[in-house]
Amino acid sequence: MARPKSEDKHKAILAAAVELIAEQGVSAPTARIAKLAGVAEGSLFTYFPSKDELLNQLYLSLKSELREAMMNRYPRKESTKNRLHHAWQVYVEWGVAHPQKRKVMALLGMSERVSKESKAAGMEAFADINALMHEKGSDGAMRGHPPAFAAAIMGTLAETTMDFMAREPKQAQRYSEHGFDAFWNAIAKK
Amino acid sequence: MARPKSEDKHKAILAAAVELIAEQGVSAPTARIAKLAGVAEGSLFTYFPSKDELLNQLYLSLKSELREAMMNRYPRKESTKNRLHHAWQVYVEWGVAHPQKRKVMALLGMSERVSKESKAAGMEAFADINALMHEKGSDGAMRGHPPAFAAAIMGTLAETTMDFMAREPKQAQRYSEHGFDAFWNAIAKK
Amino acid sequence: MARPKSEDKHKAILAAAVELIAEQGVSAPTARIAKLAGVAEGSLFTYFPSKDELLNQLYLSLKSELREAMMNRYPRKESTKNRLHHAWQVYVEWGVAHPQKRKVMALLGMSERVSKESKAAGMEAFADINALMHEKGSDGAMRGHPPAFAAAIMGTLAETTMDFMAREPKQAQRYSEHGFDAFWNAIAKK
Amino acid sequence: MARPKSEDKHKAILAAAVELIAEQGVSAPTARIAKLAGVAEGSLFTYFPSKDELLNQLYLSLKSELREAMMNRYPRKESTKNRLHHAWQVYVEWGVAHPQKRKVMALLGMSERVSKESKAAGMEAFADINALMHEKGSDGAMRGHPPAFAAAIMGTLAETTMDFMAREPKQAQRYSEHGFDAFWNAIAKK
DNA sequence: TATGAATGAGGATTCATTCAT
DNA sequence: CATGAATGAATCCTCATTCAT
Repeated sequence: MARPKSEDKHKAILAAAVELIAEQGVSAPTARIAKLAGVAEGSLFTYFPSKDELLNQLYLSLKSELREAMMNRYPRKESTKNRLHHAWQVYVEWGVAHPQKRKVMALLGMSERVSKESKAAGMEAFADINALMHEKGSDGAMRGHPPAFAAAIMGTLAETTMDFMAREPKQAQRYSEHGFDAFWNAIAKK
Repeated sequence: MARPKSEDKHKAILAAAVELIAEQGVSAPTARIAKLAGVAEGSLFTYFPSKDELLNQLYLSLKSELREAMMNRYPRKESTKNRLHHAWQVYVEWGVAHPQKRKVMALLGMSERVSKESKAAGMEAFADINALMHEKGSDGAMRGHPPAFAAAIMGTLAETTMDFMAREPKQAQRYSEHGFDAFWNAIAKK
Repeated sequence: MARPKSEDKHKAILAAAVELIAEQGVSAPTARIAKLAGVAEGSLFTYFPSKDELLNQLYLSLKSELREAMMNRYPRKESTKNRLHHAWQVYVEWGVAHPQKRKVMALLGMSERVSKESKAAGMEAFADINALMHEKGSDGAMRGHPPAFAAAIMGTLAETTMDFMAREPKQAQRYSEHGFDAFWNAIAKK
Repeated sequence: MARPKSEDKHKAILAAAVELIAEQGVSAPTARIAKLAGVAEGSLFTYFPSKDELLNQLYLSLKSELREAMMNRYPRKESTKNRLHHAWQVYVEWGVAHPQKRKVMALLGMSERVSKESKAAGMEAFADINALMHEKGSDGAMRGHPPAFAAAIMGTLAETTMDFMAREPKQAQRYSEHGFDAFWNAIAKK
């Protein structure tokens, strides 16, 4: 209701931040971010009270964007494996489609400037995946791995898979399959 | 003649860099690193011509330290699985014993200030693991994954495992085993 | 909108630079220049992107200030000698009135930090004098000296004259006359 | 008697200083000068107690080198004009043969780091020329210019002449003649 | 005496943030 | 609310000089 144009500029700043942070790291200057976003140096601070706040919000927005992608058209009635496969597919597609966002998520995930709270909140965005794992554990398909561990494994394997997909785009599809295969075998009961 | 460049100071600077970069990120000031190392601000630059050079050398020294740890007492005559298990064990132990070094390696691995050359050289330090995978592929134990992919999977799974070990030290041993189990199943033929 | 870049501050910085460079040479610190100009250390760099740029702009501004002084009330209809005498007079007056600017011009003229382009542009400011010499050559008054050479001679003789005027202010008028006399005889046909 | 090898190193340092100061200005680092001279960074300070001292000694040594060149084979029995012409010739030749030394002399002559005493001493090196002017004045050939002024005029005109000679080496001889011609007419009675 | 590592003050420049316009 | 000039602490790096070897 307030801030009519604001929404646009807010987004423009986040988008500019993604681009510059992907290129130059977390130390990308606010001035440059503002410029790329098409707003004045000082305006950035009417949308974000400080650079740290910008970084935290950016982190959360990326996490939730990814989460939305994953939960979109999520098949509720399939088998566990198929549902995990769907999630994997979407995750990997999103990551390959948005390499800068992926890089920035990783960068921010390691930065001291993103608070523990933000990191925890970011994790929660993946509560659904976690839940899947729990359910899976309960139906006995998971070889006794703690569910959070299994979820984390999915995360890293997907990331590694994306690295290879990005490096060898022609083999992308193959890597995606190999990756899921590895994941499923890592996690599932024989 | 003249005072020789002290090996101790060189090491002290690298050690101080590890500590501060783990805490504050790559942007930890050279002045603070020097102070923590017990040398004058300017002395840092007699050992490293620039901060970038320091970061690159630090990255390489960590990679090679890890490599040395892994190659130490490496069992050449065991089965593939046992040899991989040994490597896993040592990797994970090293990482848990040196959480700051682990963090810094990850941070530097993502930093634009570490050159591609350094990153490539860092990879080579793991040529032996890679070789293991190749050999494994040839004896048919690996389920068709490209060897470099398998090696990368080992790396990330170990990292994720260490995260959990660090978070829940009491379950450390259990996580290590779960981790290797997951890795082996991810990679090996059924 | 926003505070416009202040012409006053721009000038104040240049003026402060003249003062400090006259006293301490080209190595006068930007911080001290800023302070003397009454602006913050960082503000200097909103007016000049770098110290080199400041030095170059300062050089050009001094050259053009001198040029304007010389071209002011320039008598177009007098004899060649009278017009040269006018230019000489004004040059020498300006130099004696602004000893610091004169010193700084000389200092910058010798500095590697002032680009060849700036030096060339500075020369052009004296194109009019040069033109006079050409014209003079054509009317046969000049004893066969290349015009640029004659113009340069005027420059140095004037400088030397000013040195003596500054050293013995009471004889200033006399030196000025002696100087022009020397110049005219150096250059003119007998 | 002490310092056997010293003499060489002393000279080597001065020579290196000429080269680097010509290229980089008075701020050329002592470390670089030492290196170019083939001595250790610290050794420079056993030959010159400080950089300022080095600069002052360098200034004086250049002045006296030039003076020696000028006084060498000086014709005592010629006419005033011929003797001045000889001095001019030698000066100009020296300057053209040693452009770096010439540049450095000029640079140091303007530097705050060269003391007034050194500058005064440097002037005295030209006492002979000055004396010539005095004598000349007394014999009525000089058009009433104060002798020191006349001597200074000779100095600057020679410098300007050398600039042109350096710029157009093919016309060097011609410029040298033009220059002396201009000087003689500037100074001499008609 | 020669060497070059050690020192730390000083220098140019950057940058998050504030605030006058 | 938008703008971008203003600020000065913080940063990386240089350099004359000292001093251990």
